[in-house]
Amino acid sequence: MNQTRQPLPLADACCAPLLRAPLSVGQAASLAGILKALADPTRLRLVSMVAAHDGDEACVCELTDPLGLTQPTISHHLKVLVDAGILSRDKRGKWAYYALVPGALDALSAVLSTSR
Amino acid sequence: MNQTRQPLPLADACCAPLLRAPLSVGQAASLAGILKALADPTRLRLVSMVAAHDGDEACVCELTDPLGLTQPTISHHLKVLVDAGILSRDKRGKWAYYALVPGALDALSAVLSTSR
DNA sequence: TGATCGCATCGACAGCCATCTATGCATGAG
DNA sequence: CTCATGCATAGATGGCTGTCGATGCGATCA
Repeated sequence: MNQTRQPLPLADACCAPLLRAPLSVGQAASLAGILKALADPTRLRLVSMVAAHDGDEACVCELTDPLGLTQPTISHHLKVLVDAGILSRDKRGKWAYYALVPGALDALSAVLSTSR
Repeated sequence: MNQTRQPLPLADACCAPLLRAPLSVGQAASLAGILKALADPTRLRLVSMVAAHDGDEACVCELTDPLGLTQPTISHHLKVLVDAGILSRDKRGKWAYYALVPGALDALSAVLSTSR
């Protein structure tokens, strides 16, 4: 739905002094974009299922049944997570394998932490 | 708009093994609720402005002008953040002072971290 | 080549949400 | 008591979003 999204929204929001000084408009928008991608129960479960899966990756067919949603809906959520830079997509043969982008969640965690 | 919200949504989602095992439906819903409260540029800026303010608290009148939104809109966003357990409200005289709930963002940060 | 499978995209629709104006409700000043 | 101030709430509205069924498209298999 939003095709003109920046490839790595976290790049602008990363290391923002969330609790030191007021966020700029751009920083707030970037950070909100990533948080919005995660702020959905289905997408959170998708992330945790991918992360906990053997080999740290999973194809769509393995994610559809446990969530009780249709395949197009799962594909939609996965696309949102990929666009936000949280998951990566690797198509091999007929299957599309999704995996966590290393460091993506850690960067988000660091931004929200008050102790550093 | 949602009056029947749990007082501390993070209590259920906290310490959830986001990256170890698939999230339960309840854990995902709780965590998504907190993330949804933060996943808005205006609310992110509000949080950072409150945290960076002298005394770590601020009243509504000090937050309205810099954001360029009307006072009812700011009050609405602040209510969302209070309901999510991120900010606290303390009414003293005619003014309502908002402050960060200690540890709220740190708990969220810990859930998202992959290193522990 | 034709059939099947895995997945993405499209179009539609209902529900949610951010924002506004208008209004109510305390509190403090005079 | 009366009025002004600071804030919350109510109601309305336009836009966004999660979900679906239908369909398209490449890869594999017979």
